[in-house]
Amino acid sequence: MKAAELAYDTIRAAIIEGVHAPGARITEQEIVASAGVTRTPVREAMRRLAAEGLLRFVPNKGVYVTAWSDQDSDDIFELRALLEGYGARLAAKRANEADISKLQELADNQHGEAVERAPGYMERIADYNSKFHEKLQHVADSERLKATLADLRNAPLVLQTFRDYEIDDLIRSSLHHLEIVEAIRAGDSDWASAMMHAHVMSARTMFRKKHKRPE
Amino acid sequence: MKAAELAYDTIRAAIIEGVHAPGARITEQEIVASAGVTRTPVREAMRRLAAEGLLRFVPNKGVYVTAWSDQDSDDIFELRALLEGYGARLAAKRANEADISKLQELADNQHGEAVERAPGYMERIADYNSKFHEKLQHVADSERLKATLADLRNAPLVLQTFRDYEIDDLIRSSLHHLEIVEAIRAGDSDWASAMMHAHVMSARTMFRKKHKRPE
DNA sequence: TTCGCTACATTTGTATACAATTATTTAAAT
DNA sequence: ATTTAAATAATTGTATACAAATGTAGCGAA
Repeated sequence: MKAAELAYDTIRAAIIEGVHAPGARITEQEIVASAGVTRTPVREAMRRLAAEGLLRFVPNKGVYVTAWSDQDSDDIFELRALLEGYGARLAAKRANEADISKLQELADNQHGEAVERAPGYMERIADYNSKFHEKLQHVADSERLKATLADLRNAPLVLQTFRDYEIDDLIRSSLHHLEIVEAIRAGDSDWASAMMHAHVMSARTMFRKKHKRPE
Repeated sequence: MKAAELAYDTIRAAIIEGVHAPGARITEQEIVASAGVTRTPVREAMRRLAAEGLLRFVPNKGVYVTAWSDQDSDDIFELRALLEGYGARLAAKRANEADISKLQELADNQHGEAVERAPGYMERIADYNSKFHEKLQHVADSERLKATLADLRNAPLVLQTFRDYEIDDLIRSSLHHLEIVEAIRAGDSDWASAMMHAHVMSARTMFRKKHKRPE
């Protein structure tokens, strides 16, 4: 693998795992030591991560792990609701039979996992969930939308996890997916859009339950 | 100025001015020669520009100026309409008297310039226009929204110009701004949002008139 | 001619060395 | 003891040198 990619993965993983707390400074040397590459590729990786919003460059001082405020995470959910809703609208207009079958399959599987909860179900649910949203964006067929949403989902990656979801939340979430498929099958773009919007807003509340900072 | 910034400005300006055609390859050496810095800061600048979407890295091959398809630009306008509409909605909810006065002033000035067309009016209109949208985002008070919109406006910078607008379009555009201020003053967030949405969609059509590739 | 191969040149990717800036420590003076 | 200042260390920013990969030109064989 290229040294720059290795550095990128190393830093990213460290941030996600919480090795570097939000707001903390990361020196190039640390990464050089832990990734086993020199400073040049480390700096390139840091530039990329800064562009993605995970790091912040301060001239002549260093890079810091971005700290997210409650308002930031609220904003992100609002925007995702808006954009994913738009994506669902496009998908409802453009989906063909094969697309719908695939979405149905993903939603069915996710729902099944949420109900049965066989060992390791969390990972599988997270996987089905990602695939569902990705497939939807694929059907929506807007590269820009995909890129913009990627930025939004990428940003608070530290937090993006299903682990904290309650069982009821998981089931509800999978029911949303099933209903979105229904709306798309019906070709009802308003329904699809509204349902997706609600789906993301509901996720915001689940997120808040666990992550809100006490004041 | 820092060498990396100088390289950044140099490349960016060259792209905007059309020195490098979309899809064309840019070698690091060219920039080294034209900016008078070494390759290291040039590469950093290129990483930033790639993150902003103006350049594309191809491993072991080089960087290429991003080429925008018609669908890309359509998508960008759709997303901007959605997001700026949302921003206007927030602004209508959050604006205070001072905010409204400032917006009114900007819209008035822009309209005046569009009607009178004294020498150099194009630059001033472009300036008022930018300031209006920026102020609106400031009032909306969502950092994430601002950042996301910045990405979208930044992307097709090559094209972002008022030069090709017809006189009627310029006047209509300034009327939109005036109406948006009215909606905000009335505290009518639906009106503000819808008007802004229409404003951006109208801009899309003006853009199409000039930039659509013939098929 | 045309195809394919080798050798060379160009370019990207990485490492190291040096300069400039910022942080820290130490020591002296009040 | 506290504060200030100089010296020192650590870190970022830039330049240069080297390695790896890619593209190209030229040559020869079918």
